[in-house]
Amino acid sequence: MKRRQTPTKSAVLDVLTKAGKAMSQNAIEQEIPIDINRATIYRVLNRFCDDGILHKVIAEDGKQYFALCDRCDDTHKQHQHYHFKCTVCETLECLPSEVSFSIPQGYVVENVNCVLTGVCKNCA
Amino acid sequence: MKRRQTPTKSAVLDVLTKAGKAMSQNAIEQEIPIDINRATIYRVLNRFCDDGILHKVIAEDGKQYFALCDRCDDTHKQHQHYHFKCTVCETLECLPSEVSFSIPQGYVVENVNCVLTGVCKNCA
DNA sequence: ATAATATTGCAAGGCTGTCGCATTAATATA
DNA sequence: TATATTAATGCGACAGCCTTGCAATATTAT
Ligand SMILES: [Mn+2]
Ligand SMILES: [Mn+2]
Ligand SMILES: [Zn+2]
Ligand SMILES: [Zn+2]
Repeated sequence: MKRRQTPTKSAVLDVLTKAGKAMSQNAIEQEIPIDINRATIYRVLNRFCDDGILHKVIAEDGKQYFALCDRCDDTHKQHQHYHFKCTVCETLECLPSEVSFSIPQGYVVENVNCVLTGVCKNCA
Repeated sequence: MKRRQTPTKSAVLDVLTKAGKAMSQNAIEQEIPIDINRATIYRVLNRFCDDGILHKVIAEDGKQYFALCDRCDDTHKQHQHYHFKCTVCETLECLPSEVSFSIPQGYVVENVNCVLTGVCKNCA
């Protein structure tokens, strides 16, 4: 299943790159100049996640936010860094702070989702 | 707005106490012997959260899970501990591990939501 | 007992995310 | 360049989660 180059892919990636933050499907759709179906955007986003281009974060509103994988290499697949969601500007950004934890013996962690909510620097 | 004692409140609290883990509205409803409306359960749960009886966790499925406040005193209102959601038994439990992070200057954190996903000890 | 009002049930609605299927378009091949 | 292959898309529909307005009910205070 080889990927193909499409206007949708370019548009989505373009929006996320320029934004420099994580965005929801809805927010992405609003920023894209051309009209693209909702389901298609989700499919594109999920494919990017599969390919390691993006990573997905679940915020406290229960919604999915997608962010460009910046410093996520093969050894860092789990994106174990904190995220910050501002309740004022609704922005969700990746923080440099790495997640560290200890779990009881016998537990296997496959994924990490850490989101801090509050007011960001700009909105304070 | 003083709280009143109702069968619904007792039932919900009873289920959560016996379970000893976090549960979703759906799971709670299934465990309650009497028939209670979905909206009512949500209202009861949210009121408990407001009153500091429960705390709410958003898992990677985007759903809300409610857990009894165990070691959450006044100085620990933000429930800054990790949670673990098992993909096999669907259980979401509070971990003893405390969340610690550093955020850029000017940011104000009001809430913390950290969920680790994987396979728990029982299901390994 | 009666009044005040917190709580509930019901119905409805909004929003998010997914899926099947027919159609379109990107890529490989001749 | 023309054709074949099949990945990607649009559309419609759907399920699930959570919330809200409003009338009815039940709890608590007087
Ligand atoms: Mn991130
Ligand atoms: Mn907890
Ligand atoms: Zn902000
Ligand atoms: Zn398990």
